[in-house]
Amino acid sequence: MLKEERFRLILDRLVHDQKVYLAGLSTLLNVSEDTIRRDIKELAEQGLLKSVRGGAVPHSPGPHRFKDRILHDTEQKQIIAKKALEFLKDDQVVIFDGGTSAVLVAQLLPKDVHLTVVTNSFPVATLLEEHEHVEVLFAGGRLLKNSFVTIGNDTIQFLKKFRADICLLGICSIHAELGVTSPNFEESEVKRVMIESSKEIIALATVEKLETAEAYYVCPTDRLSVIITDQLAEDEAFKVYTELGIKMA
Amino acid sequence: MLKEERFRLILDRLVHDQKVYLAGLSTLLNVSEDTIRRDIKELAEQGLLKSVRGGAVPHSPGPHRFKDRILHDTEQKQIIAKKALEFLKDDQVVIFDGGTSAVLVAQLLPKDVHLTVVTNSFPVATLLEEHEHVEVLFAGGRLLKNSFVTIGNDTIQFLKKFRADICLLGICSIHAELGVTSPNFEESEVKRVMIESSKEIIALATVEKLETAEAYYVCPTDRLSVIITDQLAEDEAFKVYTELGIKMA
DNA sequence: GTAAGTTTTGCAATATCCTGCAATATTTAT
DNA sequence: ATAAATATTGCAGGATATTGCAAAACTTAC
Repeated sequence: MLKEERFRLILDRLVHDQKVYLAGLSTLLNVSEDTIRRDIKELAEQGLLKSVRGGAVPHSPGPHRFKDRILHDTEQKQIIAKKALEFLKDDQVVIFDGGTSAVLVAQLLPKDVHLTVVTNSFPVATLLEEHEHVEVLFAGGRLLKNSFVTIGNDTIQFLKKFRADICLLGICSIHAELGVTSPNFEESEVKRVMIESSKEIIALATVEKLETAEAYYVCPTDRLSVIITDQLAEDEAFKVYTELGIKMA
Repeated sequence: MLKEERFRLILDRLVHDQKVYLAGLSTLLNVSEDTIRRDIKELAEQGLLKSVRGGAVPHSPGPHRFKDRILHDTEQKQIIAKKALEFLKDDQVVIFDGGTSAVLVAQLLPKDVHLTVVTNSFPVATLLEEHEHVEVLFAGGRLLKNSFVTIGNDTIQFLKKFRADICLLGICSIHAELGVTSPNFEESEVKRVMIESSKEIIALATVEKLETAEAYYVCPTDRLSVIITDQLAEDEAFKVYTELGIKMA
């Protein structure tokens, strides 16, 4: 069997299944795992797939690269994202935060809305690239490893230029008294500027984020206009926020 | 048996089976494997198939929609990208242009190099995101539809801050007298700033780009340090550039 | 931490490829 | 038609590539 036959089969399975395992290919093709491993390495060098531990996954630049991480997003966040869409009106200027929640909103955004989107998130930008009526303004800066967002002074200076209608803010922790907090200093700084640059703040938070706190302060709770969660129970926690004048959705 | 008969049969089997083996053809046609090998070599030179170890496969495989439509992922550009890698040394500051050629370089970049990369290209940034020792500085700005790069004043102002060692510049057109040109005004402006901000310019251009011109001027030809092409024929065009003090690779 | 699984590296066995050469077939020039 | 030039073919060898194995280094999950 030619090496190229193996290549083709590997790539075909990859297109079909979105993943391949070393062990499976080894038995299927009757060669050692080492050989498959070397094949995958070679294909990866050509940029035709991405080698990962135990196998390989498709690898093409553009939006598809983010599919993996979006996949293990929960139903909760889907619910939140759908609710968030209702707050976006045509011709608004919207700041998209870099978190996964905001990415989901970008993913679900209908193709026909007219928006100006400001973001520091690569997934958001690439997802919106093909929306004909969405102008994307991307905040440059230093690329933060493992999170596909830019941070740093350049990012902040860029964001300061805007006066957006809405900011979609992914929330790590929120507490009625301690306010919104984040576990990463530089991200917290960026979030703070996003908030300063927006009239209304839409917070996206799964219920377990409510009434928790992290190390770095972002903004007081009453700066938020709306908190969108996946459940709408009428429990104590909700009353606290409602009394602060925040709309729960 | 005529050589041409063998050729026909080899190509027929190739269309039918998507592969041929040296051994199989040898017994089938009653000639030595060496003869088949030479036949295949000759057919490969005519571009009618691709010679591989142990046999041959079709030159442009049928159901291989895997090749990106974003990247015109031709062998030419692969060759160019590989050559370009040799110019990148550890601890340099490198500006990556947004074109497909530069993306391929990013794709092929080994994981262990230490670099600071400045770019306005989303694919370049996301590809390098997982390189542990590559710091990515992304130029913000307006996202240009259908090309995954940022453009505009913000992009330009960001790029102006740097004094890079090298700029990897994808070339649309180059002409010894008319210089480097581009078909898109805003992209040409960005390229111009990238050049201003770099000491050495490495131009990435397939041979058919040589001695052609487009509407928007980027820089004079002798501003380039190296032109990397997929072929290194010693023809007239090359001499022109060499006489300008440009290294051809 | 440990243990299980995975990747990397070096190595040896095998297969394939390239080169030069000699024998034969084919073409060309006279 | 004949000799010389050219092309084709098979073969021997040394060079190169591929493959599987095993030990060591590394990851991951618990």
